[in-house]
Amino acid sequence: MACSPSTPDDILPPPLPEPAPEDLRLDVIMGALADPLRLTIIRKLLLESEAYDHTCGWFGFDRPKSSLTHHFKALREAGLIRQRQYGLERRSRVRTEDVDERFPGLLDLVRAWDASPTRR
Amino acid sequence: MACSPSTPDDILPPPLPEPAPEDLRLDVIMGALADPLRLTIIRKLLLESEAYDHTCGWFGFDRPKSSLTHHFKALREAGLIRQRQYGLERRSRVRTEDVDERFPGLLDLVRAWDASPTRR
DNA sequence: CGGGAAGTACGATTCGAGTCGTACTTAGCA
DNA sequence: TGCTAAGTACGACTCGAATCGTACTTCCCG
Repeated sequence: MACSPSTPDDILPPPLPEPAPEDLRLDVIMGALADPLRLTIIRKLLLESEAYDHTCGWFGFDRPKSSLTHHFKALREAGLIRQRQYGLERRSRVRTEDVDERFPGLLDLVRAWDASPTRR
Repeated sequence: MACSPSTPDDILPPPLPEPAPEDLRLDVIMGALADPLRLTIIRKLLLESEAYDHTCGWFGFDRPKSSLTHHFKALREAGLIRQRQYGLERRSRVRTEDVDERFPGLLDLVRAWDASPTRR
C-alpha cells in the first residue's frame, strides 16, 4: 500500500481516476498489455523501480511526450498502474496488490517477458 | 501430445499453419485474448472439451460464420489454438503444452476468468 | 449424383487505437 | 517576473481490426 518506505499514504497526492479493484477486466488488461511499449513500461516498473514511483521521463523512451501520455493513460484506465501528481510530475507505480488479487500470476508473465526486440 | 486418447498423431490431418512454440509472442497472445469472444473460446475449450477437438459450431455462438472464421484465425495465428481439417470440419484445441511452456500460468488466468459480466 | 452443410475468401464498411504536432497549463526557480 | 521543464489537451491522420454479407469450395450422405 505504501508508496515509498518513508512516505505514508495520507500525505501523498491523491491518485488520478482509476478503476476500482473489483472493476478490473481481464480482457481490458490483456488489451493494455498487447503492446510492446506498454509491456516494457510495466516490466520496467516491476523489475527496476526501487520502492519509488517514476515519471515518464525515467523510462527514457524516445517518443513524443503526447504518445507517452496516451500509453500511460491506457495503462491507468485498464487498472494496471496508479498515477499521482507531484507538482509538475506525474509518477506511476504498478498496482501489484490489486492485480495480483484479481489475476494472480499475470504480473509474473510480464516479469518473465523476453523483451528482446527483433527476436523472430 | 495426443489429440484424443485413441487417435495417434500420425493419422491425424496435419495442423493448419501455426507459429512454432519458440515464436510465440506475449504481446501477440495478449492481443488475441483482449476480446471477450476469443477469451470465451479459449476458456470453453479449456474447461468443457473432453479430450476432443471441437468445431466452430460446437461453441454455439450466434455470430455469422465469417466472423467466427476471423476470430479462430486470430487465435491460431497467435499460437493459442491448433486447428485440423477433418473433411469439411475444422476442429480446434488449445495448444496447452506450448503455451504453458512459454507462458506458465497464462491459461490459468483464462480458466479463472469470470465470463459473466456485461454481455458485449 | 445432387443437395445441404461447414467453413473460407473476398470485399465493403465502420470504428477505434496508435502516432504525433502544436498549443497550453503549471510548478519551480533564478 | 519571467523562463524552463513536465506533462496534458486537442485534433488530424493513418492503419488495422472487427463486423458481416455474399459468393464460393468442398465434402458427406441420402
